[in-house]
Amino acid sequence: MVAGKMTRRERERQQHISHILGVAEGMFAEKGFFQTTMRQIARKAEFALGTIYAHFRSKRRLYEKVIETQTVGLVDFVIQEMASRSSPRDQIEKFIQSKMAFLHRNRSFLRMYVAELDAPRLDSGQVLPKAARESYDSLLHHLRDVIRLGIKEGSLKSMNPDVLARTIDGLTTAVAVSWLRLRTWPPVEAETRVATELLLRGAAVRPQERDLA
Amino acid sequence: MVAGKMTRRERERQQHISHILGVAEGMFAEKGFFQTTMRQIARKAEFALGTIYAHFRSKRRLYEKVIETQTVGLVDFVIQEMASRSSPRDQIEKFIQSKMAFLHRNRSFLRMYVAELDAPRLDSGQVLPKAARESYDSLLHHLRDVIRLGIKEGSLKSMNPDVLARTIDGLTTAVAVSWLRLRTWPPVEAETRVATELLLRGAAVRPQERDLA
Amino acid sequence: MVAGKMTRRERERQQHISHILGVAEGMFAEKGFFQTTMRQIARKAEFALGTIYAHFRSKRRLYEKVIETQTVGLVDFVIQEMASRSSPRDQIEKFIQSKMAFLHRNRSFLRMYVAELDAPRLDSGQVLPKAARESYDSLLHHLRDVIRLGIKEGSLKSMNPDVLARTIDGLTTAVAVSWLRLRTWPPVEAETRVATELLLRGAAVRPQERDLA
Amino acid sequence: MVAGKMTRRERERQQHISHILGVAEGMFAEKGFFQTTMRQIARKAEFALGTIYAHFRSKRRLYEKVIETQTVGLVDFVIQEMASRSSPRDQIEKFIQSKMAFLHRNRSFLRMYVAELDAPRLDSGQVLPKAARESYDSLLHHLRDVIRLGIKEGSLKSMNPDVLARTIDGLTTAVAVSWLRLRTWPPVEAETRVATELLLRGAAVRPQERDLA
DNA sequence: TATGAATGAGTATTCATTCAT
DNA sequence: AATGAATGAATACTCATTCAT
Repeated sequence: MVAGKMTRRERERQQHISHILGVAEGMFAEKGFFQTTMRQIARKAEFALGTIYAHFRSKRRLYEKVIETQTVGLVDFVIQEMASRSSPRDQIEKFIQSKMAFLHRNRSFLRMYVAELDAPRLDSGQVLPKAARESYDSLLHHLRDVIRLGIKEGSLKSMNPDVLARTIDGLTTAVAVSWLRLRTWPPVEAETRVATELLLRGAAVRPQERDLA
Repeated sequence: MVAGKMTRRERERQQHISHILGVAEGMFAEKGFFQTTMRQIARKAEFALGTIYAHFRSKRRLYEKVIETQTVGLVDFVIQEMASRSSPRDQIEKFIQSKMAFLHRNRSFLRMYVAELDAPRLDSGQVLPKAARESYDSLLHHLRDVIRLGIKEGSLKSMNPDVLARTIDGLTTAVAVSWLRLRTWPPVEAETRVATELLLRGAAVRPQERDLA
Repeated sequence: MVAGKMTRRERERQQHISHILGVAEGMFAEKGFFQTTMRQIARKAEFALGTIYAHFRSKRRLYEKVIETQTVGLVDFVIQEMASRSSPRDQIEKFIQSKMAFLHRNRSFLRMYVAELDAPRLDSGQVLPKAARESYDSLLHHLRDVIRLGIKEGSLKSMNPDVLARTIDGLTTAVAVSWLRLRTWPPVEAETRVATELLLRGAAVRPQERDLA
Repeated sequence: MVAGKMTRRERERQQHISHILGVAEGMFAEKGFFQTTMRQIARKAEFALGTIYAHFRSKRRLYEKVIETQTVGLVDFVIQEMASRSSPRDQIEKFIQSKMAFLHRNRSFLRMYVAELDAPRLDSGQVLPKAARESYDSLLHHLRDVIRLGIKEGSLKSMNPDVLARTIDGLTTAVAVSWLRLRTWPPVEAETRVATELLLRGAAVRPQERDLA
């Protein structure tokens, strides 16, 4: 893993693997798992078919690696961003902001991510790369712990922290997914602001409140 | 269309079509579009392969009919429920409640519905049965109009009604989707309550507020 | 067969059969045997599928009936025309003229006729409706007998009459077939003149001869 | 294309392709396009089904390649044979002789060749491999030019050279086609002699002429 | 006789995967 | 590691034919 210690062979190998992963991500995102063929990936990656198989045991495996890589990237980014704040409410805001920003940037991953919501469609039973799932679950656990803290310190309503975490996560996903249907890619800041506002303060007007927009 | 006027032949024909649609819905929901074969559907429906094709021109067509049928059912149900209330806020609540209730009941449709979020995966370009899409869009327009009214009468914050409608719709979907990952099918009432509370009043505690749960 | 003696039922039956034969001929000629479906024929004939089968045991049978009908028509016409002349050479000319005229008129039959040159393509073994074959063979036998007579009386060169009959028949067919490839349907008279001239007097110029055209 | 420069891989590849073409030719000739299945071809060629498709995009393509290959062979052979003579009449004789000899030798191609006379049956519209058609057309053009020359120098009657070329071509085809119906494969020399005699000098006896056979 | 729904064997084609070089 | 020819199971779809009404 440490580049400096690699032989040239090993270095090139890693480059090739990354290259293939990148190509595969684009194609899977664009056309979905079943409608992307290994041959297409090979052609686009400018490698022979056998070479792809030399690096990834199977199409399924390649797909998993793609998701895994991206998921870890997402989780790392979001956790790091959350760490830049201290109060639970700010951390939650950061969760929303950074997740949405990431998905906004990585349109192709967003596509695959949505596809994976539909777990059972691929193999029977298990949804997705265990590694990816575990990584993402750790993020949700982290969010839940932050929520728990917020409830304890009184800055959040006393709701079931698990449900709330799932809901916050779901809402951000849902908003991002709705982008996929739009003709134009909306500015992420505005969308984030609405989601955050909604989650923390709701859509309803309190007697004493005034316009927001 | 009028049952009384149908010949026996026509009556049976309709029954067979409904039967096949039902079987197909279950299988598509369970295993996804690509991993469901026409032969499997035929076998389970206890018809010959050719018979399925006699009623639905292609696998794709069959799939579309399934979604179309269910989508129209969902839209009709939700609009009818909303009509039972008058104030915008109550109507929004009804939207959330009835949509979630419908998806809670129709687990297999929920699966297909999610799959279809991921538009481009099937055809290139268009997502889904135009009929289904148009039906659903009319529901969203209705919701938007209600929101607009709520804003005008001052019971909702002044946000972009389109964005808000998309977000409310997305949130309910997101919550329902999250069910798919759980081991146990959660009671719909509790889930609905959280979603509604969140959307209308948010997760944050106001100074003067007390515990909710 | 005698219309006057038929019941209405029988009369209608015959009309339906003729109608179907006509439709089938057009379609077989246009698209060939394999690319014409029974359903298409039924649809175009405005009968139900089962009705076609009620009249013709199978697709093959229907096809044979079509060819049979037309072949008999061709043979009857040519023999009758030949009978209008007495000298062998005139009879041969009449054979060429009338056969070419018939094929010129019945473009769709011409197509099927050509297809049938390629005997083995349909069933293994036998080419075509025995009835049609026998009918056509009787025509060729007749032509051969005329040739024999011509040779005996010294107006034709002493060639093998069978080979010559086959060749004359083949030539007329060949010329007709060549029409199929042309953009415009050529006038039958000119074509016939060339074929006749060629067959009887050849393309070569004799010392004493002058231009023909 | 240069055998010496090929890698073993490429060399084998070409051999396999030739082998498949040979097998396919035999089967298409024997049973026709529609009644030959790709599986049969694969089985007979002792390759897996997929391998056939790896070399020929589709059944249609394979069929076209077969005809193309053979047509080019026929054209090359005939043109080369014609070139061995100088006078137009001798060249025409050579055309007849060599074309008939080729078809006599390549019975299976003869079958396919006939089938292709029936243009519209396969595709709608265009008949056959453009390459094959163009190749054959060039042969006919060549023949026409030779005829034109013969007319100019006075050794041929002054007929339309295009029509005459088509007719000569048609006659040779017609004779060859007639073989397909015979029980025994007739000696090519005798058949050729009749055809040539007929075309050049006709069947009719001139006053001063005597027996030929 | 006429109908048309039902049947199921048959077919072209695709594509993940293997393996000898 | 890289190559790409070969494999063959899998799959959507067609269509001649049957048969109950």
